[in-house]
Amino acid sequence: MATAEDALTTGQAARRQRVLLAALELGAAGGYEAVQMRDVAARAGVALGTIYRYFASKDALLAAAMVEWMEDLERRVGTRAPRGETTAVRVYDVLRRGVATMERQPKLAEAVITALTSDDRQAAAASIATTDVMQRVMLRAFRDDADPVIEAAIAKVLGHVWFSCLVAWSNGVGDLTWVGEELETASHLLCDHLG
Amino acid sequence: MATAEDALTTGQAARRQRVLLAALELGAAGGYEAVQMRDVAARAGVALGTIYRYFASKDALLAAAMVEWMEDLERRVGTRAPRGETTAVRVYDVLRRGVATMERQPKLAEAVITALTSDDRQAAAASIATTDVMQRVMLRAFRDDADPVIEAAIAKVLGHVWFSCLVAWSNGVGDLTWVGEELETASHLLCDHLG
DNA sequence: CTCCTGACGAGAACCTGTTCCAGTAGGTTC
DNA sequence: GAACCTACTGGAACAGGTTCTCGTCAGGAG
Repeated sequence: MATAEDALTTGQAARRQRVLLAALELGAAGGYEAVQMRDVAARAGVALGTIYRYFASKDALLAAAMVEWMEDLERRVGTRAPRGETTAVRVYDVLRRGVATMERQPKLAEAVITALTSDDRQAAAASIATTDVMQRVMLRAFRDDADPVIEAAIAKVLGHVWFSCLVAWSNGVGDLTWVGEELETASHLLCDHLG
Repeated sequence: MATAEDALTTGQAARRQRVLLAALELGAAGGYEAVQMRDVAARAGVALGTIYRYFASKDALLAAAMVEWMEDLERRVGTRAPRGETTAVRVYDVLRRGVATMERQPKLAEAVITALTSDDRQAAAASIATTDVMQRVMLRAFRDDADPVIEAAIAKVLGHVWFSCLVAWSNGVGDLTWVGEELETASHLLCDHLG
């Protein structure tokens, strides 16, 4: 990935970025189905076929957008330490911030989450990347003296709950408040005994 | 749903069942992409348009198949009580049996799980139905004297892990052994303190 | 028996993601 | 400057899910 990106000329990098931006704008405005490849091409000012030179599919395109978004989140969380007395509360604080990010752009969230659940290879890689980001972010909420193996396991389980809830929500099951409640319950179940 | 089903004539019920069976056969043979609506129609001996009289979409059709499958699983688990000394082991025993069901028909599993993650309304309902089944099945593995509120919360969290892992697997992340390991870790994290 | 209604069969048509092709522009090599 | 390579454009073509049209037939109402 990095080597391929290095090989892009300035013009190519700009073109790729325009495509990504166009997809984000259309997704933010109308969700997954509003991101139509012909529209993306027109808005980015490139030919339809050119998109497929940079992204293997519509899902890969949106998944790439998701990864950028998650990395933004990680940077923002990095600037403000998780708050709370107990580990459970701090972990939940981090997760809630993730949900709040989605809440600000619900249509876009629906679009990228839909893309993540496609069986595209690039999308699967993006799915792993987003999970990794969430786990790294969560680890910042644990106490320093806890067992790192247990911590990692808990973070993994919470990552599953996070993913499952968002997929359910993006498919019309429950709302973001429900997602928050599920995450809060799970945080307490898994972290309360850590103190 | 029930009232609509009651109104079906004998011939209609048979026609609906033939469609469902055709979808299951094609899915078992070649997975999601092999379930093509024109082929389903031909194999079921009905017109293409007729399928859409019974199912709102391809995803709704496969999701309906998933629900039938899960109910089968529930019946089978009902005939053999979960085994194991501790709650964690018994819960994991139940989950492993669910994974084993998928393992026997991996292509079909991939097909129905893909359908569950679509944003179709009927598919969302089916997604809730399958989650409900898993939770009912898991509750049989708990001790009678535990707090039912805690039990339900644990079952809900494990349901999320179950769903998240299967979606990841059907999209090419990890294999079913990995799914089993994730579920085992989660079972212990959540149930060990129950004894 | 005749008429009517509603479901079905057959197939065309439509939509959107994806692929393919011919032509072109911009940089590279000789 | 001429040949050449590569990426890009514009647009046609293809694939599969979904919708639509129309003719037909079965079963109930009068």
